[in-house]
Amino acid sequence: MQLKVTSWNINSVRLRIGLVERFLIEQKPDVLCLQEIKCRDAEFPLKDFRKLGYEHIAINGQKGYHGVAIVSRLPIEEINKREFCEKGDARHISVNLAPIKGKPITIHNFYIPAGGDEPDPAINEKFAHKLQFLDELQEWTKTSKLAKDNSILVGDLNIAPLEHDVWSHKALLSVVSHTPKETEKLTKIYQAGPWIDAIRHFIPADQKAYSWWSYRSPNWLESDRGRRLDHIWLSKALASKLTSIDIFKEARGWERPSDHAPISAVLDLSKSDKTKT
DNA sequence: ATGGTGGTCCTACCA
Repeated sequence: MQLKVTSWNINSVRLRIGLVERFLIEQKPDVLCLQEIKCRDAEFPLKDFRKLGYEHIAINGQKGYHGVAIVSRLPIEEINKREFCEKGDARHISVNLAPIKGKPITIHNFYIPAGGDEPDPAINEKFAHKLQFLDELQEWTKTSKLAKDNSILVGDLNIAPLEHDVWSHKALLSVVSHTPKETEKLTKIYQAGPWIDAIRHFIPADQKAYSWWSYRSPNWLESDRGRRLDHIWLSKALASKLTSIDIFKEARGWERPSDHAPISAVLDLSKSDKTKT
């Protein structure tokens, strides 16, 4: 029994529903976690997903900005949404899948604040918000089962934590998304889980890996100044089930693309729990 | 050092 989970910041699900359909048909994930759907719940294009067999859908929408959703071919038993920083932003949703091979799996989908341009919380309220969001996530990790049992955390975390998650470590140390203030907080959350970084499980830390390329570079492919802002983390119990990952860079080159590529992980849930990785 | 592009929804805000 294979489970393929994908995370994709779609930057308007209504505008790019054609690209989403193409991805679902060609890449066949079982569960697709979307960020920046940029619509209210009632405006989400349910029918387009249902006709492709994705009948189980959880939405935390918002007018114009942000918004996250999870669409699934597999039954969803429970949906939860958590608010952070008391701002009313739609930046989290989680689902409990019906047990697969006896395993109940929880998937958390996050859209962490981008944080604006100036990496100083004293003068940039957006960066202060990002840091506060990370502090609340750290607290939640401590007091909940977030990383326990069979859990998957995905999303646009808007942070590239490792040196080779950005095209130039040195140049980006002062650029929001790669500053020590953020990367240290994210690393603490990651270690506290503890989580397994699915992408880095297969791509060594000394090799470049990106999931996002700015719209502001017309030659994004040749210049390749990317960042790894999107992540798939697995709880320890699921780490031994991980069989492959993919950063589907091709979609960044499709017509009128999102600036993020979809990232996927495939788990083999029929594998023994005792398998070493 | 600067400006580069794109989405939402009407004017500026967010990324």
